[in-house]
Amino acid sequence: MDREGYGLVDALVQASFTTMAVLNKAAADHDLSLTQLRVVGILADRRLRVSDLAAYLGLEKSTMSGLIDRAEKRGILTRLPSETDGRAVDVTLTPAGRALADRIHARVRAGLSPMTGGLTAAEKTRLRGLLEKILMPNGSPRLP
Amino acid sequence: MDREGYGLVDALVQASFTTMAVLNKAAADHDLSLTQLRVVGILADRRLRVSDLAAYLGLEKSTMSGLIDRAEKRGILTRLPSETDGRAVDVTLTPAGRALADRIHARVRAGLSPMTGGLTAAEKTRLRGLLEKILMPNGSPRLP
DNA sequence: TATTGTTATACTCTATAACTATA
DNA sequence: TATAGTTATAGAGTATAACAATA
Repeated sequence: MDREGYGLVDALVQASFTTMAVLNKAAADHDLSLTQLRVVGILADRRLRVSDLAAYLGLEKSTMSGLIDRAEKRGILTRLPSETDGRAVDVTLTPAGRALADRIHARVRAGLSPMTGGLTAAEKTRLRGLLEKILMPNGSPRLP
Repeated sequence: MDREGYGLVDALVQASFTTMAVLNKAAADHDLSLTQLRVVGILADRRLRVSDLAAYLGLEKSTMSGLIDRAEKRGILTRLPSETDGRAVDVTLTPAGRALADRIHARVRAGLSPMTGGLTAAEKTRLRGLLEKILMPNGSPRLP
């Protein structure tokens, strides 16, 4: 059987769990859940509608409402009426939210450095290329 | 600045989220959460104490109790008294749980194949090697 | 005394269903 | 009629604190 593919799947799953543990820690350091961390990361350079966020994250709109409620209450983001659709609501980071996004990004890079730091520059380039190749542009949810 | 390392971190995070989405879907197909899926996967070929499971997953013992309660109620696993420590409780999969573990493993492989399938055999080998290299044997929780 | 595990409590995450307002 | 978003409800995941039993 495909012994080679087997080992790859295991390595990919293992590396993903390890990466997620780092992200989780980074989020917890800022009193955020992993999902909140994602929302902040996505909104760092975008303004999106509630339904777009939900679709990209694979969550129900009602779940999104709750997440936004709690983040808004903490001053991380704000709701704005869409300028083109009377039914829609846009979400953007507040200045405080943008500052938080910067801190988180730095924190994630630092947290991941023990993993990536052992690679040579050539290996980093090769790994990045291979990871981008398996990201399958079709099939995953896209941002508008 | 380290422009190269930056792209790698992003690719790693992105690939991890995509992988997690696949695992989540596989778990949902069997009415499991991601954490339950991990528990089943870990116990597939091991018998562990509650506290070892909690430590490896980075969860509190009380959280572990709840997870085990629900899985036990569904007939996936069972609690057994430790043979060496009167305070400890071992956890193992039931035959039904082991069958479930097999189905999940196949399901995960199938779910991930669109990602890994685009690589040549040589690329798979290279990617697996690089992923294993960043798994940093020190720093992550270990199984006993 | 320290460790193992459970229980009680509280909060977040998540989905489903029912609803309002707009397209 | 269909879509965008909210609210109500319920269950799972999670942590903290208090506890019983064993080491």
